Amino acid sequence: MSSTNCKKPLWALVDCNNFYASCEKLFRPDLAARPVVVLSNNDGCIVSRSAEAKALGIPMGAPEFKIRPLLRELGVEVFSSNYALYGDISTRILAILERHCPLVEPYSIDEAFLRLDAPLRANLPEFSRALRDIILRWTGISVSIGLAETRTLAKVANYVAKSRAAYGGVFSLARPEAEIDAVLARTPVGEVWGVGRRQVKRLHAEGVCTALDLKRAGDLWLRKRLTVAGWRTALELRGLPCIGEDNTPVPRKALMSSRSFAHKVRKREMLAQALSCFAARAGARLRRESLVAGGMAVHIRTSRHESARFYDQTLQVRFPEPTADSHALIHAALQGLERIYRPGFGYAKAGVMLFDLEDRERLQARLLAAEDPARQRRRERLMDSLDAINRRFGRDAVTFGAQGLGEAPWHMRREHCSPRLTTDWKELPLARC
DNA sequence: TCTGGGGTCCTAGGACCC
DNA sequence: TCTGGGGTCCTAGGACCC
Repeated sequence: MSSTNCKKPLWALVDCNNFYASCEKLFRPDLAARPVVVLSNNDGCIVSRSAEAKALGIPMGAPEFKIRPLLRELGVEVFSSNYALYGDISTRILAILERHCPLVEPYSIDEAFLRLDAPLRANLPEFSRALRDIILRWTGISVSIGLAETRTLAKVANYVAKSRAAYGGVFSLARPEAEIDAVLARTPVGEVWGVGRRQVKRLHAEGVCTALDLKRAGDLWLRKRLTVAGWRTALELRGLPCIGEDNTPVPRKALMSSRSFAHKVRKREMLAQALSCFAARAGARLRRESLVAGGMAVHIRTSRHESARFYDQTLQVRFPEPTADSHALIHAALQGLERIYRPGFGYAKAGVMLFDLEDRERLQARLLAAEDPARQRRRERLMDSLDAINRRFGRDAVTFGAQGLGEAPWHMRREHCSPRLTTDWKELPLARC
């Protein structure tokens, strides 16, 4: 690593291999060498595949119902997604990373960037391999680590680390530019972070096929064809950090809660129940993050995949004053529904989005004069008790009447769900010895 | 029958103001 | 009656990420 300038920051991208599928294998040693896939919400399509499933040619993103015969024929184990489990494992891995590196940027449920300064820079390969071993030993999850001077290059390095077993799950692009370029020349442009499927086609038509082509494209062309976003990506490939550099955490701007339904929903009352439920969940998240919302967008739609007439409608409701009160949110959702509901359609999905979020404390200071403070405090205390009960006894232990009770057609399909092995006492695995 | 959810960022275009 | 240019704000739509 003597070739790299130690003054420049160095980034490591730690990425869990086949994360959801790996989590499902953790407590099922019988599945260790078996092909496993995990489905999206509502058992929609494949979002994670174990190495064995990939080797069998199971395609990523395929709708489950279309390849069900193939899955059965190949003996693939199928799981619904179990976010309670994945979220918990993710938290454990993050804790390990934070123990070993002072600057960790969580990026997604299965990825984090680490900024490596001296003295971690001194023994980069050793540090990376040790980190990988510890995570594997302490959690059972195998990760890949890519190292480079920008986050985009670290992503490329990670892609390379995953590509060949010989690299042992670690690959560094902190090396002379000619060597970086040799790697970029072998990297398809579609693998570059920030280049999506839509752009790949256009880029190919213009002769930009590899990451190296993108790096070497002209600035004017990049800005014109790919907007500043694409230009920044190219700069990052040139070793110039410019993505995610302003390290101030960005406050959240919006919050969504929506779901596809297990079965088509025709009745207004059922949609009302579903939307009430989404509004209540969104409210709980608002309160957990000490936020209030200025308005809500209510959304319902039929399926895009049918020849029948497509109906897709969104309505925005602005609150009289910003709130995190579930009563008010449910009321707004139902009001919105009244305006956009049309009978005669089989609805496939609904949801609410809360926008104009702001800090609860800041609002309170402003509002103190405006509203009857006693009434406001009463309402807040009610929500606090509700949240406390649900924290203690599980989500939906106490709900609003508008949310309905029991099984409903709008609940999501989860036919292959594993137990919440690490987050629920009742579902803890038993070991006999 | 059955094809996810939750977000961010960027641009273009219109309205409005000076 | 003539009628430019620049700035800001908002919204819709598209693209991307995992």
